[in-house]
Amino acid sequence: MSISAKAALLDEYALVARAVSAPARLMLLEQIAQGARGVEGLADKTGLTIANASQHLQTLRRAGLVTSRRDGKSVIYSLSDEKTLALMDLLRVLAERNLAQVEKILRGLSDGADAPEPISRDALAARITEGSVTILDIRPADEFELGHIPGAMNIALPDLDRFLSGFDTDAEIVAYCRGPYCIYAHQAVAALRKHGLNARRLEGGLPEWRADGREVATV
Amino acid sequence: MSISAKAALLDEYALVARAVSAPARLMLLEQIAQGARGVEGLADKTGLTIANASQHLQTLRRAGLVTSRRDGKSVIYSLSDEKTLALMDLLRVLAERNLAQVEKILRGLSDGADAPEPISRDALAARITEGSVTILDIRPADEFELGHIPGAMNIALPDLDRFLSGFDTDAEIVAYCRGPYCIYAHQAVAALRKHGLNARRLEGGLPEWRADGREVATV
DNA sequence: ATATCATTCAAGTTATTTATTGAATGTTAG
DNA sequence: CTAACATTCAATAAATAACTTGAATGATAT
Repeated sequence: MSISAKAALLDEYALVARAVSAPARLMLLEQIAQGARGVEGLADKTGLTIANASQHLQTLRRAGLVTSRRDGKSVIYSLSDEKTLALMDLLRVLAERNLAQVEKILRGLSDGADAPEPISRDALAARITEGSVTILDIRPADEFELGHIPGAMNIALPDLDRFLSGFDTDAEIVAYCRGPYCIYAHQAVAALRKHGLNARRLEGGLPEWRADGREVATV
Repeated sequence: MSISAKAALLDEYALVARAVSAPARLMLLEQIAQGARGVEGLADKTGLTIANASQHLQTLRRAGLVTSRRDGKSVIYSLSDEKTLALMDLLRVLAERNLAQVEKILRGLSDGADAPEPISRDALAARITEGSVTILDIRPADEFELGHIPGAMNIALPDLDRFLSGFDTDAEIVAYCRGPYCIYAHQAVAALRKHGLNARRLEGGLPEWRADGREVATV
């Protein structure tokens, strides 16, 4: 009993780890963290076929990382709780801390521009009450609609170029996107700074903002 | 660039997750957390062949979870830092929180005896200064020798029966073992309580005690 | 230098996992 | 009840990972 109990425990822990060991499932988790969605929506967003997305989602559900409920004809997936986000973030921290490769990739995104430290969510909240900051949500419009930081302006990355000249050179700009796995904000900040603007990334993205218990706008 | 950068990032995060997705590697990590060891020692402790252990260790090293240094003829592996422990613990928390299976396994270990809440490391440290507690280290002697909580008495699980009658019924007993993945302390507490003794588990094991920066005895 | 020892590498087999395809299930709307 | 739809299941081929065996490397000691 005792040896097999040990093996059974390790299997369960490994099951959770295996659930987050496939890039496709990390993409799905990132999307689900933006807001609950049905299988078809998630498959669209991640570029997976519906059957494949469904299988991956069931792997995530078996590991307890997401839950599903039926809503009419659709099955809606959402994150189980903030511990799922914590796991995703710990993976990122470990990867960035230990793997030179990751830093190289992220540096490549800035493409020559200097990248300042991201601003913390606490600090951004303070700036918002001062009214002294422009917030950019660099995600596709449909994700913005599922929830965004109050007062944020939605500019998807492909549209950013057209708006560059519209910003005040003195304005403090904070850009965010899906969260730690998302590179849109990195790229947006690089573009904004190349244009001489005072832009920084937000630490984390909308899911982390929401997990902090902060207000989220849905209009 | 941007799409492939995203994919490359997710691959790196998945690499870390995949490293902890095999039970054999979780066992190795648990052993390394007891104290740094060479490949042969780790292979012995985990029941893996040397070549197989070596391969797994390299997977862990590639993920940045462990580091290796050469010491004479041996290559000694140790945990990179406390973040590796944090990942292991988060896996456990997620598994226990979400998987009914885990609770069932752990309940089975108590085998009928009621299992009280574990005592925190802070609380144990306080009891130690009061001198009012008997600490049992339920690990094999060689792991005890690599480091243990000061004042702890080493009784490996197979030996416990012979000592049961020796304990004072009034004494407060705290048992610990390798850490969250280890079931020795669970089983020891069950045996002690069945014998009418006032025993509890320590939260976490020696690696967590050490990670807290607390004193560790090596004699 | 040579022998010895611990570890790593390489090749091959078996087992798991992934993505795809098409069918089956279960729900809603008429 | 039937049709339409979203999701899941089942079967397959392709890719990846695990374990074993035996050889190669690299460091130490004679």
